[in-house]
Amino acid sequence: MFLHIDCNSYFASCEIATDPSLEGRPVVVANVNEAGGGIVLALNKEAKALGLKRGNPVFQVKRVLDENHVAVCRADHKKYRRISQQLMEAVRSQDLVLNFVQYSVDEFFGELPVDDAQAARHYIKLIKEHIEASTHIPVSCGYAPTYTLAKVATHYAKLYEGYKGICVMMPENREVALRKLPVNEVWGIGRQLRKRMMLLNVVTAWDFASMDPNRVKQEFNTQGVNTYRELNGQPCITIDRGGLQSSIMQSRTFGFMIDDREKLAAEVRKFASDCSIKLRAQKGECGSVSVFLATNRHRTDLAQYHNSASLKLTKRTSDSVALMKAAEQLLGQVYKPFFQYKQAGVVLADIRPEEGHQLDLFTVEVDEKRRKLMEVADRINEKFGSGTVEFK
DNA sequence: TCTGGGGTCCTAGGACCC
DNA sequence: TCTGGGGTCCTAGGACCC
Repeated sequence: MFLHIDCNSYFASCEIATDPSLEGRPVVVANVNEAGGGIVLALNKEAKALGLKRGNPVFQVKRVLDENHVAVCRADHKKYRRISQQLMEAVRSQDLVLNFVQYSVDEFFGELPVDDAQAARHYIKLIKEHIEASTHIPVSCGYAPTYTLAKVATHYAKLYEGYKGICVMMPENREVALRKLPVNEVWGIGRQLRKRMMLLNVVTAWDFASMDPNRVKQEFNTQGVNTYRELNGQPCITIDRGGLQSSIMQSRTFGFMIDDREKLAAEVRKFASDCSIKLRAQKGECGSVSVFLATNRHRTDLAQYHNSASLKLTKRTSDSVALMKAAEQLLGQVYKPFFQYKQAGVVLADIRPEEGHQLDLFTVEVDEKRRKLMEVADRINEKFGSGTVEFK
């Protein structure tokens, strides 16, 4: 049996946890850029009650926000990562959950050493209370025979007030739970699969779970088949968060439009620099760099263009300056004058753990000096705030 | 005026090899 | 006219997630 822990309205809960004066008020969290644009990323239940939705562009709902004195918080992703770290530690310190892993900034999976519902409910209640006492973040918990079913259970934990945030789904409750669940609410079934399901007359999660297995293999790919098996109580999804990330990205939608190559180059260099800081923080080196550019797709009156280019490095690195140079060179490949650019980004990929290079003496010495330089810069930025030392 | 920013995994198809 | 049969590796792009 697997435990799933999901934080409620996570970003909004983090803002309330760090500023108690927000308690009881409608709160939304939005990514706001310098032009005041942005979209709603998270809302507490008071904000949801006003009809606001995740994904609403802020400018479109400005009136509702103003008239109801909604607190609009600017997203602070560093804070959210820090709090999720605290939550992890809180759970680990309690020593009740086995194989505890983080799935996303606000979701976790684990196992409990019990198989009867009563005991499970008891332990989960302890865990939930401990999390809420130590982080002030409310959570919902699901317990079921697979990860996918545990997420279904969490869905019901949130749906029914009476469950008080905890839903234990034993194998005998599975059918009832899946019969009431629209198939597109299942983890792994998105818009495209939903369309396919409709053609097959599959409406509920139970319709899917009770399909003929051979038919499922014909109709769906590996991931679809895995979801089908998980819904039938056969665990086959693993969450491998042991190693390094396989890619690191930094991108931005500008509040304005840029057509000037030099301004874009400055942005792209900054992205590359920020990516390399993240890369060194996880003691990795990357083997490829990509840069992408796009115009504003919402402006149908303007000429559209988007493109990307990537470069395979001859030697893996995490050196800010080398990666900034590579990114700038790639920008030269994708940049076309006269377009109004709205978005740009840098992706580092092919990431491996850093290791000593077996090269000639001279190169080793230069590498070592560079490595120390990066290390010092990272330490200074950690101590005095990011951006204290920058590479240009 | 203003429309996010990250990630993962899988597949199809091309290049290349024998 | 007709034009092997396998492999492997790589990459771009799709689909999905939060």
